[in-house]
Order: sequence, then C-alpha cells, then structure tokens
Amino acid sequence: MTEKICAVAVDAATYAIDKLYSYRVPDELREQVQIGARVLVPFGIGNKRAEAVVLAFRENSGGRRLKPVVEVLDDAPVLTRGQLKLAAWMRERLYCTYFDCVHAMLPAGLWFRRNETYTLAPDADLPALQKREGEAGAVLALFDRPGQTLAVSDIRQRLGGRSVTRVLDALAGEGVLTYHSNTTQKSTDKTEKMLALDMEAGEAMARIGRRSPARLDVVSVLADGGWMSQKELVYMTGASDAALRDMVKKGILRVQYQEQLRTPDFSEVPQAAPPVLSAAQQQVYDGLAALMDEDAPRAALLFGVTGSGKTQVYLKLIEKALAKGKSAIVLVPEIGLTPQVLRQFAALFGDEVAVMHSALSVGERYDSFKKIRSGRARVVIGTRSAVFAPVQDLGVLIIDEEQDGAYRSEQSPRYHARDVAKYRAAQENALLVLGSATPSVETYYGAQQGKYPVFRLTERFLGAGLPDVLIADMRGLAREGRAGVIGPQLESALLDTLEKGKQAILFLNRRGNSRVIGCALCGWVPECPSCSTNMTYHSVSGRAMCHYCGASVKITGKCPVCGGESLFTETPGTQKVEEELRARFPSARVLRMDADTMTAKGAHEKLLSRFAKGEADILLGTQMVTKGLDFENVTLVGVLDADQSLYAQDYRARERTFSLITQVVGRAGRRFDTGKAVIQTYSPTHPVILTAARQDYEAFYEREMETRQALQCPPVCGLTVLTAVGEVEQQVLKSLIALKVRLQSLMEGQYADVKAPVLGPAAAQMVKVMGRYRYHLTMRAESSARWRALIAGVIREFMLDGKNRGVTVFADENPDM
DNA sequence: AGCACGCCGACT
DNA sequence: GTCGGCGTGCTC
Repeated sequence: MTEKICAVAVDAATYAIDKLYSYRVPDELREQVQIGARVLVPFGIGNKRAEAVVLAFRENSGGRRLKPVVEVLDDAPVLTRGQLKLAAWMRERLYCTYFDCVHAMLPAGLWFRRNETYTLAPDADLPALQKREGEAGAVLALFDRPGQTLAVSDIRQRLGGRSVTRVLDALAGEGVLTYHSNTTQKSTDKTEKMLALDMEAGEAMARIGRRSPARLDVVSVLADGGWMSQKELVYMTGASDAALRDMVKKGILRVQYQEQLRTPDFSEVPQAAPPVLSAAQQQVYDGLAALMDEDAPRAALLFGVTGSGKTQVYLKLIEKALAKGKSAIVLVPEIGLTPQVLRQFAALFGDEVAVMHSALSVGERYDSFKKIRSGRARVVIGTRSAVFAPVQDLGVLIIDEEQDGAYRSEQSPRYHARDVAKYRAAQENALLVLGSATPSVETYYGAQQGKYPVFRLTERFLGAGLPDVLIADMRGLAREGRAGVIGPQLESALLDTLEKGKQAILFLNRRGNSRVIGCALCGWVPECPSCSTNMTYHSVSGRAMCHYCGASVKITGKCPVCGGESLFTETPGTQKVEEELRARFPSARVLRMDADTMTAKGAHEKLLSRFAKGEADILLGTQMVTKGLDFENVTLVGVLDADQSLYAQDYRARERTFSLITQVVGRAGRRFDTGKAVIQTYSPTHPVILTAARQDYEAFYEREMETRQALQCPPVCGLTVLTAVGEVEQQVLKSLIALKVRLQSLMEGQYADVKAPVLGPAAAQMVKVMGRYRYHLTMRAESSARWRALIAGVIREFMLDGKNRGVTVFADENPDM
C-alpha cells in the first residue's frame, strides 16, 4: 500500500510561513482523516502540537521524510469543500492565513481546549529511569510512581517553561511513556433529560400506591404517553429529582436525552400571513424573483428610499427560496438586528429562522451553527459573520443597507461581507440582493457599469412626506461670542418641540478618533496640496497631516483664509453636550446613549423603550440612536456636527455623511409631515449636505464620482495600503522605507507590468495605539493576481527578514481610511 | 510568532 | 567551569 499523505493548513503558522504542509497519515488513522476535518500535527522544531485542517490528499512527499498526523479531531468534516475553496479565495485577497479564514467561518464553540498528557508505563522501573542522563532523567524525575499521568503543561511548567515535547516524544517512542490528549470542545452539546411512562398509566398508578401523591401526579401528567423534560415535570408536580430517578430505576419511567439548542425560541411568536405587497413592491419582487428562477449566479441592487418597504420584498423573496427547497441568508448591520425585525422573520418562518450575531454567547452561536448546518434552519438572519452560515443550497443572499461600514471586519481576516457574499452567491448559483436607500458608491458604480440590474422603490410607505430640513450655519457663532454646540436654530426648534410635548433626537456625528480641524468663522478646512484630500489634526505635533502621502502643515491657530482665530478641532463628547442641554433646558428630560452607557447586554432596547414610552424628551447619542427614529412622537432630529464625519480623511467620509443625513432626514418625516430636521455645519453650502438634505442620491453620486476620479480612489482605482506597526517609532519608519524601496525595485524589474507609485510613509490616523506606532504606505493599483503576488511576496519577505524584528506589516485593499 | 541552537559575559 | 543573556534561522 502506498503511503497516504495529507496537505493541511496549520493554525500555528503565521502569514510569512503559511502554506500547505504535508503530513504522513498513519495506517491506523487512514479511514478517519477526511478533507475538511481538523487534525493535530507536530509542528516546528519543538514538534509542538498544532491544530490543522485537512485541505487535500497528496500522492507523494517529494522524497521528504514527513512527520505523522498525531490525532484526528473531527469524525465528520467541519468545513465543506465550498468553504475550503472560499478560505483559499479569501486568503489570497486578504493577505491572511488559511486559518484566519477558517476561524472566521466557524463558531468559537467548535474550537478545542487541549489537555495533553503522558502516562508512565505501569511496569516501568522508575528508580533506574530517573538515573538517566539529561532531559529524559529530568522529566522522569517528575513522576512518583509507575502508571502515573502528568499533563504536558504541568511538566513544562515544572521544568522551567522549556519546550519538552521532543523528549516526551522520544520517551513515548521507547514505550516508557504513552501519549494521550483530551481535547474538549469549548462549547459542548447541550442535552435535556426527557421522561416518559414506560408502562400503562393504570399499572403505574397501582405500583406506586396512594402514599406518594407527587409520584401519582407525575404519572397522570405523563398519562398521554408523551415525553416531558425533567425540569418541567419537577415544576409541575413537585416531585424531587430523587423520586424521578427512583421511578426510572423501578421501570415506571424511561429516560431519553434530547439535544437542546440554545437558540431563541420563536414558538410563541404568532404566525403571520405573508406581507401584501404594494404595486411598486410587487413589480420589484417580480423582477428579482425572475432572476432567482434563472438558477444562475445573479446579483441585483434594490434601491429603495427610506421607508419604502424593502423588508417586505425580502420576506417574499425568502418565502420563494424556501418554496424552491432552498435556503436564505439576510445580513443586517449590527444596529439593524432589533427584536422587532427578528419577530417579523419569526412570524413568517417560525423555527426555520436562525440568528447569528456577535451579542450571542459562545454556546448560542454554536447552536445556531448546528441548527443551520443540519438543515433545521433554512433562514439565517445575522450580522457580518452570518455570510459564512453553512446553509445548504443557498437560494438568496440579501444584504440590507449594503453601504454600511459594519460589513467590513476590522480584524484579520479583514473581509468585507459584501465581497464574500458576491463570491458565495456566484459559487452557489444564488441570487444576491444588495439593498439600500443610499447605495455605496462602489455598488452604484457597478450598477452603472451594468454589473447589477437596479430595482427601484421610490414611493414612501403610506405616502409620508419629507420633513423640513434646516441647514444651520454655524460659522460666525464664535464671533458672536456664543459658545457651545447648540446653535440658535436648533435651540429654537428644540424649545418649540418641547413646548408641544413632542420628542427630539440629537446625533453626535463622530467617528473613530480622527480629528477634523477647520475654521469656525469661514469653514476653511486644510487640504493636502498633492492629494487634494482633507488633512486631519494631530495634537501631538500641532500639525494637520495627510494620511496618504505624509505631507503636513503647521497649525498656527490662525485661519489662513480669513485670519480668524477660532479653529475648531472637534465637538465635545456626548457627556459635555448633555451638560449643555441640562443647563439650557432645565425642565427637559435627557437620555444619553453612547458606548459608555451601552455596555450592558440589551441596554439599547431598554433605553429605546423608555424613550418610546415618553419617559424622556430628548435622546442624545452617536449613530446608535438611529433605531429610535421610527418613534411616532419624534418630530425633531438634529445633527450636531455634520462636519466631523464630512471631513474625516477617508475617501468614504462624504458617502457616510450623505447616507447618515439622508437616513435622518428620511426618517424624521416618516409619520408626520410636521417633522423637522436641523443639520448644524460649518459648511452650509457643501454639496454633500445640500444633496442629502433634499434626498438627491443621483446628484450626490455624480458629484462624488468626479471627486473620486480626481482623488483616484475606489471605485475608479484600487487602493492598497501597507501598514507597519511596532513599538520603536524609528524602527517602524526605517523598515517601512526599506519596504518601499524594495517594492519600487521589484516594480522596476520583475513586476514592471503592475508598476504603481508608492506614497508614504505617512502616519496613521492614530499614530500611536497602546504604545505601538503605525505608519502607512499607499499605492493606487488595480488588484490583480499579479499585484497580490507582489504584495504578498514583499510582506512575507519583510516578516522573514531578521532586520524587521519587532515590526509587523499587513496589507489592506480599499480600506476605510 | 515560537522555539532551539549557538556564542558571549557573570557567577559558584 | 556553567548558567543564562538574546542574536539568528527554521517551521512538512
């Protein structure tokens, strides 16, 4: 028989050395090693055990002597061939390891806690063995008696933390020790003890006799022959656990353990009839349904203004997918996954719904995963990571609010759920629906290029009108000697609202830690002369800097345009604004909602429901208050600092600002025509603000495309950013400059075909995070296989080069910066 | 990233 | 003489 060899992706491998490693499959594991299953392999010089996923089988080892697979961790594959293919696809595009991708696809509960042990042979001559030389003797000295078992971690610790795997393996080879590993999954399958009668009810009664009333109750409760959980039975009859155990022993009851899923129980949500579509909705649905029927990779943009009822169309599409025997995935931004939305899905699809989002516990997520993988749930609703849900036979994949930034992962793998969704839909012949009221510029550009048909919903639900939009010019406020963040227009609108007993929502529109600087008198904002993008302020150096090319200008405290001396850097936080509100409107009840007050689980809902009940007059917060916009009594919405997001140095900043203002304005007038929106800005004539105020996406888009063309940013051009991070600033810069030189020289020779200018090094928005400095190199180039090979190659080379010790580098394509 | 190997200074 | 400092190179 020929040797069997498997190619695996190893967990312990870092990006620089990540590739497929070959291992010999011992004969006794031949049957168990399967593609997509996890195995334990010795890795590195120390042969430390590492988890790995089998990706393929190979014929020969190329003449090398291979290490053997130690153990098989899964009886059945945890990843399908399709998922393995997706992992390879992601790895190539996201500059990450196979295992990073695998981690993204599987719930944390599926991972293992490992406890490896070695047991001394029962017949070992311990005194003789302990006299042995070197490490072997030292290891054996830790044993007190033959047959004893010690954990590897324990042995290692007692020997001063050195790697001991090699000696242990050698001793195991001699037969002195035997290896054993207990791998326990982090989340175990939860079961529930179920009881039922094991004989006729009458006979059972007779056996028990009148002296045990609780037991008689148990029999009568179970008389219909059904199963009931022990927990419930105890609750209903008052019988003790011991009594029930005894009844089982006597043969009156029988036990069965039923798998229990820690998934939300929708059984009490009353079933609802499928939504009735309006004529416009029906037309859109028909178009999308026809695409789904083509059973080929299809993608479409559902461009529906706020309040036009996109969800109804989604529900109908999912219903159709189910009717065809297929599954559906709906992605929503974190903020959109409210209990109300869930109930809407549950009312239509009942127990076929599975939820996946980050607020679930490890166990809950694991159970949702199981419910989906087994096919018990065919409708998945969740946030970003739900795009990996292991549904069988995907029919439709919907991304709601596809422009939302929450679809991009901030940690490795830095995937964008929309990109993964596109790939999945294409691979699995599913329909991809990108839904939005303000599509991302990338998506709309794709639609304009003919990549996706566009379906439009332009009518507002129930014909609700737009609110009055007031663009409040904040320039010159400082000159008048007025301080604070609430301008006169907003102040009077607030007074008016409070007088009428209505409610108001105020947005503090800040993002991350970038500081926009500008003139409070004329609205001037510093711009990079070579990149024509806004610069952001760094208080450490007192300079405004460009994050693409690294150029900077000194901020003197005086506006170069009007000479004014009131430069704003950032608006105060929610706490400060709250104080100001209390001071100016002492009788108003203010509710603050921000990251600080929202740490507890479910705090969101609690706060919003208090607001909905009218327990407060003003709701103040960051983006997360958008959920409150649907409340009937809210007639005023204020955006306190539109500029903070507008001028952030990020080519998507204008797009985000447009989207936010559009949503705010669109929703404020949802129920009443009396709604009012106040947008405070230092740039009252900025096209983004003007187009958003009148909900004119097309005009915004036209203008924005011109800007992107001028800036050479996506979707016109690809952007690749290399970031170096390290504790010694000079070293980070030195390494990054060397990397730049290396890139440039490769693009002179071997990679001349993908030549692109390299900008930087430039400081990151946050130059120093937790004692580590970050600098960027920026390149404008189309991402192609060749380009990615160049980038991946230089990163690997960089990380393997001893000179760069202490500095790590990673790449991102079209990131949010 | 770990981890082992190897070559130098401070200690019993 | 040796214990342990961290520079260097490898991971089937």
